[in-house]
This record gives sequence, structure tokens and C-alpha cells, in this order.
Amino acid sequence: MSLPAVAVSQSPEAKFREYLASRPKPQRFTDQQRDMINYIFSQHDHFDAEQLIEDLKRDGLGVSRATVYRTLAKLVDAGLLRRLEFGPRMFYEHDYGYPQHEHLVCEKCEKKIEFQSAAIESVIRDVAQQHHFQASGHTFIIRGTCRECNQAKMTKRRLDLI
Amino acid sequence: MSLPAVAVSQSPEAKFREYLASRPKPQRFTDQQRDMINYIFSQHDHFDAEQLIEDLKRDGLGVSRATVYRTLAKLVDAGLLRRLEFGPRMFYEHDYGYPQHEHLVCEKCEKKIEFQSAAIESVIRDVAQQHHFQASGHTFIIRGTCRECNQAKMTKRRLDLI
DNA sequence: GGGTAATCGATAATAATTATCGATATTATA
DNA sequence: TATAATATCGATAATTATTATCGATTACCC
Ligand SMILES: [Mn+2]
Ligand SMILES: [Mn+2]
Ligand SMILES: [Zn+2]
Ligand SMILES: [Zn+2]
Repeated sequence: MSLPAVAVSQSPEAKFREYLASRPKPQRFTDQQRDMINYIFSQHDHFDAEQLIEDLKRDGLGVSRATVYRTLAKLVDAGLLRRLEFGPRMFYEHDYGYPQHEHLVCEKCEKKIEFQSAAIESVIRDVAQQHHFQASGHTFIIRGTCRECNQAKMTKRRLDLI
Repeated sequence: MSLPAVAVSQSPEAKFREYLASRPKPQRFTDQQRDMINYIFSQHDHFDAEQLIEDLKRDGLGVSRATVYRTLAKLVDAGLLRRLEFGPRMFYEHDYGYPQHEHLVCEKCEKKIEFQSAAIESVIRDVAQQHHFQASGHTFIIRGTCRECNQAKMTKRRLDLI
């Protein structure tokens, strides 16, 4: 966990049940939803639908692909998860109980490094105001090569020269 | 065209031919590539593969879907086009002869508003240095509702109240 | 102009996600 | 607690964007 958690008053499950109850048409809370929330909030990381399906299966919790996609959409809508557009597939991470932040993504090893930046928040505010734009969200990703992958490349280059 | 163009010494076609010639294995310049470059650089906008295929067809220039995708990849590699990850499909825009900038994207009308920000460039430099990360590119998109769509919503709300 | 091989077009394949629909399980009510 | 109503589930088909395949075409060097 690379950033300090944010204090919250409710458990993720309680927050989700509150969301379900507040919908115009009543929504039900199911065993599959409970299993997914328990698994997802047992650790902070960046995951996609396919990984989650595999991880749940490994833990003996069989949740179908369709239900995983459906529930992820609800968790995002409920404010529990944040969607991340890294490349061709969607990734997800904690939103509830975790601070706003941005990512460095390594193109070699897929590692995600988190950082916070007040400057970006202020750019968003300023630009939105200038263009009378009502901002609702943003994506900021810096792509490149992480320290470890850089060192590996350097070492290889040094060896190649011998 | 919302931002001032950058002066360049070569035509896009000349630049692309130079790129083809500089490849380790010789690459050929085809009629389809010429047609695509001529069409794409006749205007500055944000387009995806499907739109480009339709537009070329409308102009009597039939370029197959496979060739459009193949050539777009080459144009990006040659530095003529920049790839934009707006939502589920890839978009493209001029890179050669056009300044670095970021986007506000309206979720209602799909409009793309361009803006430049020195602050973002400096955030990227600082964060990369702090994490010993070799940055090679970035994505910065602010999502929300544009001025016009906001006004439309406001007007509708006002009418609803009557 | 002729030979070689890069590129083309048509179409099949892939990958991620969404839609369909009969079976199942949650919730409200008697 | 049993029952009825219907939201959700799982299996699978469909969709969408993109990439791979492969025989036909054509750019480029001589
Ligand atoms: Mn993160
Ligand atoms: Mn642009
Ligand atoms: Zn790495
Ligand atoms: Zn708009």
C-alpha cells in the first residue's frame, strides 16, 4: 500500500448496502456481491476483471464473468471503486477509504506507482473555470520505464559492450 | 483549429517518406498511404479509424480497414500522428506541426477542447525524477460537461420548473 | 520491362465487454 | 415461516475494436 488510507465511518459492505437501498428501484444484496467486496477490500491494488475472476476462483469463490462485470459497474457507481483506463482493458482500485492520486505506469513490467499532486488538481480547477467546463473526472497517466527496469536495461547494455 | 500550428520544414508526406527510408528494412510508400496523409493533414481534428474509413470512402478513396489500421500505426511511429486514449477506442490527431496539448472531453456531446499547460509538463518532470522513472509519454484527459451542454441542461431545468 | 518482396484487400481470429434468457435466490408480505 | 414477486445469477451468444492470415497486387531496384 503506497499511500496512507483515508479514515471512513462505514465498512465497504455497509456503504454498498446504503447505495443499493438509495436507488430509485430497489436493488438486492447477494452472496456474490458480498464475496467480491470482501476479497477486493482485503488488499489495495490495481486489478482487472479477468484477474479478479481468477483470484475468486482460486479462493473457492465462484462468481461468473457476467456477475463480476455487473458488480464492478455497481461498485464504481456506488463510489467504492475507481475505474482506471490503463491501455486496452479497464482496471479498478479502491476509491472509498483511499486518497485521490495519479499513476506512473511502467511499460516493461506493468508496475503502477502512485503519487499525489496538488498542482494537477489546481490545473483542473483553473482550466475548467476558463472554459466554463463542468469537470466530473479525469485521467492522468505517465507512461515510461520504472527504476528497476531502467537499471536492468543499463546493466544489459553494459554487458553487451563487453 | 483551436491552437496555433508549429512551423515545420517538411511536408507530412516528405517526413513520412524519410521515416520509411530510415527503417532497418526498406518500407514502401503506397497510393493508399499518400491518400491517407493528404486527407488527414487537410484539417486538424480528432478522429478514429472507423470515421477515417468512412470519410475516405465518401471522397472516393477506398482504403481497406486493415490498411487504415496498419498505416495509422506507421504514422504514429513516424511522429506524424499522436494516439489518444479517449474511452474504448483509439483516437488520432496531428502531432507533426501541432503543439503539445491536453484535452477537456464533453461526455454529453463528445466535443474535445484543447488546452496547453506548462504546469503539467513540470509535474511530469518532477514526479519522474523523484521516482527515477524514465517518462516516455502521458495521457491527461479532463472529463465532464462543456459550456454549451451545461447551458442546455440549465435551460431544461428552468423549463421543467415552469 | 522484369524480378523480388513489401503491401494490399478480404476475411478470419482475438480480446474485452455487454446482452439474452431461463434458473435461482432475495426481499416483502401474509 | 411459507409464499409470491422479481432482481440477480450463470451459461452462452452477440458486439465492438483491433490484429492476424494469406493469396493477389504493386512499388522499387536493376
Ligand atoms: Mn492507484
Ligand atoms: Mn487535440
Ligand atoms: Zn518496470
Ligand atoms: Zn458538450
